Amino acid sequence: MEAKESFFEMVYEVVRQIPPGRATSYGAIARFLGTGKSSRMVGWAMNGSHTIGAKIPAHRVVNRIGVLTGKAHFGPGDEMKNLLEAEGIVVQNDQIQDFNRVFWDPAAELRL
DNA sequence: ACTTTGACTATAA
DNA sequence: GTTATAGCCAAAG
Repeated sequence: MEAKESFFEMVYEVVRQIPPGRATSYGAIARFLGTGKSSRMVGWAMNGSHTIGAKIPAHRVVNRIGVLTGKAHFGPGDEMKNLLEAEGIVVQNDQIQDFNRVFWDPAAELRL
């Protein structure tokens, strides 16, 4: 059906598949998409996530160490942290604790 | 078409 | 643990 649309939409789709209580990293998504090193593009796609009008759980996407790098893009407050904690993820000092435990690898648990 | 950017990652010191 | 630097790639200006 859909031929590959923009790189953005691929990211959106993967992020949308992230189950609650889990989180993944930009690099993991990038590698899953085959881009591998374009981890920055994943974040960039997220930046456009609000432009498409779709609900993207971008709060479940953090950097490789579990730090809420993009929390500033969610809102003036710590909305990202709030959302993660609401899903049972322990966040402290804008960083996910036990990130290894909540880490969700699309290439390992999600298979297309 | 060129330049700048950016919610990253890896390696080195 | 940190800071610094390089690589990386696609979209926006």
